[in-house]
Amino acid sequence: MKKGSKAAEPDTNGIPSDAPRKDNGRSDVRRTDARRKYDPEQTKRNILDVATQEFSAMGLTGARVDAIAERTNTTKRMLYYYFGSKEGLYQAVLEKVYGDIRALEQDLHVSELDPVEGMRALVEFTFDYHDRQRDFVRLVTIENINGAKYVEQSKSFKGRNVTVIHTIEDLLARGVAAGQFRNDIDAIDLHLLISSLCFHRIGNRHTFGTAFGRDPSHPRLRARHRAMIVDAVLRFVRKED
Amino acid sequence: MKKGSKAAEPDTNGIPSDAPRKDNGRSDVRRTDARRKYDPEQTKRNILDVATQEFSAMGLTGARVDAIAERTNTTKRMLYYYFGSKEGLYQAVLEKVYGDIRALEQDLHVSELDPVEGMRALVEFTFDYHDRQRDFVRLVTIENINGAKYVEQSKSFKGRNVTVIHTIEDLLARGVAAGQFRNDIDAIDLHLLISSLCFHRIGNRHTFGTAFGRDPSHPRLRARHRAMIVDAVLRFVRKED
Amino acid sequence: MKKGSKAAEPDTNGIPSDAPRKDNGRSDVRRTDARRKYDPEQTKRNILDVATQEFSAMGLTGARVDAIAERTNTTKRMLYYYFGSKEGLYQAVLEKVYGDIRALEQDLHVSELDPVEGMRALVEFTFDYHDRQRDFVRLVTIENINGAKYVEQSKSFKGRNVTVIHTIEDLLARGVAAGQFRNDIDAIDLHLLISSLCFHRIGNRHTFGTAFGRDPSHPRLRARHRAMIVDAVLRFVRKED
Amino acid sequence: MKKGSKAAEPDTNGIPSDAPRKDNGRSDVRRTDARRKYDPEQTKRNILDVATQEFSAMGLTGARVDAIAERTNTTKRMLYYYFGSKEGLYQAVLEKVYGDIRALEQDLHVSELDPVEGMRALVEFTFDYHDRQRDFVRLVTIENINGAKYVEQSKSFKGRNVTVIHTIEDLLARGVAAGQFRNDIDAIDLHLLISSLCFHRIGNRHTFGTAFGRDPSHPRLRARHRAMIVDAVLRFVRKED
DNA sequence: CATGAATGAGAATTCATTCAT
DNA sequence: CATGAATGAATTCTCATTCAT
Repeated sequence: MKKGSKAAEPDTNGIPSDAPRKDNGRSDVRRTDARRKYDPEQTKRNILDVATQEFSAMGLTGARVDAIAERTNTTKRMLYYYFGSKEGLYQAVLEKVYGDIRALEQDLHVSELDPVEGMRALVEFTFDYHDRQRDFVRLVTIENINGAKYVEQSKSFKGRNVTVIHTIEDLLARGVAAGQFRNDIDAIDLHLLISSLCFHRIGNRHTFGTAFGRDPSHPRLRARHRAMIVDAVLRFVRKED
Repeated sequence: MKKGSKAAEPDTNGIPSDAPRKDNGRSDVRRTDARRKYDPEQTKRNILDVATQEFSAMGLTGARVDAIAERTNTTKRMLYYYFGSKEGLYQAVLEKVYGDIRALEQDLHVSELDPVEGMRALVEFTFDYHDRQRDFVRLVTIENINGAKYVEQSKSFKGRNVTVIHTIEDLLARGVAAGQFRNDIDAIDLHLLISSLCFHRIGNRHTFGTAFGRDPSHPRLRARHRAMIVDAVLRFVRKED
Repeated sequence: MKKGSKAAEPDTNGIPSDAPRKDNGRSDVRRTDARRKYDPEQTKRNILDVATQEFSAMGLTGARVDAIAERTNTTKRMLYYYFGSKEGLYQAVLEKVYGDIRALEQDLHVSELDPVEGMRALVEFTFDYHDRQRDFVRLVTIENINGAKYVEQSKSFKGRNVTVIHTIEDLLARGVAAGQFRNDIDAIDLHLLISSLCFHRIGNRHTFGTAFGRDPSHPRLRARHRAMIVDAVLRFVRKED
Repeated sequence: MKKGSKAAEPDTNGIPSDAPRKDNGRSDVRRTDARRKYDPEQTKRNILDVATQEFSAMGLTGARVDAIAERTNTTKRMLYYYFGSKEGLYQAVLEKVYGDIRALEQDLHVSELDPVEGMRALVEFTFDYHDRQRDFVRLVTIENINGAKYVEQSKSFKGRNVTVIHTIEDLLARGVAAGQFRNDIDAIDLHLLISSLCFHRIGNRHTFGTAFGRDPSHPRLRARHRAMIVDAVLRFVRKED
């Protein structure tokens, strides 16, 4: 009767930037140095990589510890050894993934740009990041289904996110000073607005695609949406004369 | 996920507008006539209502059939009798919930309004709907985690969504004709933009709240966000002179 | 996930004499007289017919009361009304089916034939009956899996079967007297031998077919097997000179 | 099938050669070395042994996974660990059981015997095997109720059975050459004939016993039936002068 | 008589986690 | 460190049977 093998159907509908399930270059994972038999760091990273895919594809409850272990170079025991539990592993994945985006935002150096150009750069970066890092988008979505319970427990999480707000505050302040931007905009609200526009088209692309027969994340639409979103944000912040 | 953690911890962190788990007006459900023992419609509706809460709170994999049955007037068996399987029930919930929003959109009669006012009305409706119907937002999110697998199977789903697009097309056309709106906007793209702004602040409120110390769905922010989003959309569509 | 609907695969591998599951001339079942609304006898017969198929195809434990009721003109309630329980229904099916073969054996009138020809006629009848009445063969098989528990309870069963033995005894006696048959053969043993040869090729045709790539019940082999079995029996009973 | 009738009533009505349910020599199973806790081979064998009894006694649908697990040294979980599903276990049982008889047939070395003696030896072996291995007979019967669905899936099954046919072909050829046997006999047909005679008296002994008041598998009849069947086969193959 | 709705007691299967080697 | 084996507590689903209308 073989009911089992639920034939988990992950997300990643053919877009290459999504982590493929079967063999995402597992080969280059053991590169560090000449094939040491026991390399804790490598083992951990390996587990974390596989877990990122599984949690991202299946959600916290949907993910299967066995499925993760199977696609790992090591065994279930190690998974528990390093991360304690399924939830611990999930949390580790979350921290890794959130860490990445904020780190990148730092490298933008928008403070050196003209306010309008800086704003454009920030929006484009945010757009591109979401467009590419679908695991990130999915994990954030999943974590919201969990009521942010796990992110809440993470010490490193809270601090890490303020930097974007500072960046935006700086841009807004300089734009207002230069007479380019309105002076009634709250930085956090603006961040929410930008995030919304960049996140939704990826996060909800499946139902959107089914409902309207058009996958909003399709590469062909990328340039148009990117321009549209930049445009929408700039029209929003710009001072009318 | 400790073994015995039967006590599922749903989402709804204290915000009253989220559907309360225990008794959300169940009282008015058995109104038809005094407590008939055999009332299939009522039984189905009852199951569907409870299931909506459970799936919305826990996700498809996270939801427990037992938990649903327990909070029902009937037994688990009836759930299978009417809906065939956990997934069948989930799908029925999805159809119900999607049906509602589109039905309401019809009642707006924006075609009778001036384009700018019509657009404002549509955005405000969309905002209010998402702000209030958090089960809807959660279920859509969950369904995207599932890759829209279940809405895809629903016949009624696809047809039902075109109406919004027609509404927007009409608004845009009239606005362009009146010299109020730009003429280079695609209706589906605009719908995506509006949805993004209304959906994200609810759907991702938990991680956003944790990250920036401000719950974007908090009632106190509602008016401000509503105005901001209307403003952003109108600035986006309006023709510059 | 729709695990249910086990897609019961009945037996009847394309041989027309096996009762087809979907519509085996159900039409002619309500013939008796001008479509009376309530005809208990007809209802019972209808239930019995459907049940025969289901039990024969699925076995006692494998059969589903729901499946039977569904393919009936009436409802489950009637099934319990007339037959009391699943087991009661099974037993009724068994009695009906056993009744048929013995009745037919009577009509052979082998006592009027020459012993050799009479023996031939008896074997051929037995062969043909098993070859055609596969439901009978299956039900007997099933009942043996049950340890003949239900047949044991049937009053009408025991008496009905002696007649064949009498027929064989008569044939043997006459054959011995005529110097054609050996005189050391037990009638019951001979019946067992004949039954074995006629029953096995039908009852075990599936595993036999799989094991040896040749379905022993295939129409193309029928004539050959019929001749072979008659031959084997006659060689066995015949007196050697 | 009364609700609580948990106490499955197996077949084996008092005949000692049928596998006893409680302890069929389980003692010699854990021989390897003193009660190792971790012995996968033993665990599997143990499960398989118990399952053979349960499936043989109750059929595929009638068997209870819980009942099997209970009489095992392990838990239900291990059953799924090793065999995947109830059906997987059933299939494993089938393969084991079919493997045994063919293996034994090999050991007969009938090719070294005179054709008549070889034929006698083969028939006697077949008789004895069916007479003793009632689990085998029952499982084959059950599998025919299933339409041979599961042996069909077994790779090892098909090849394994040809050997008997080769043995028979060799006997027939040598017998014909020696002027002892007829030359118009098909080996597969002959195998079918022999099987029929040996199988039926065991497989259908219950209904036969009820119908005619004589259990054909009773030890007292064994010698007589054995001789009768050998006789019948030899008369069938022998060349008449 | 007829019928869809309802039900309790199982039955198969799954899952995160721990243990012996 | 590493690994296959083992486990108990759930979890989804099924089934014969009865009840209200």
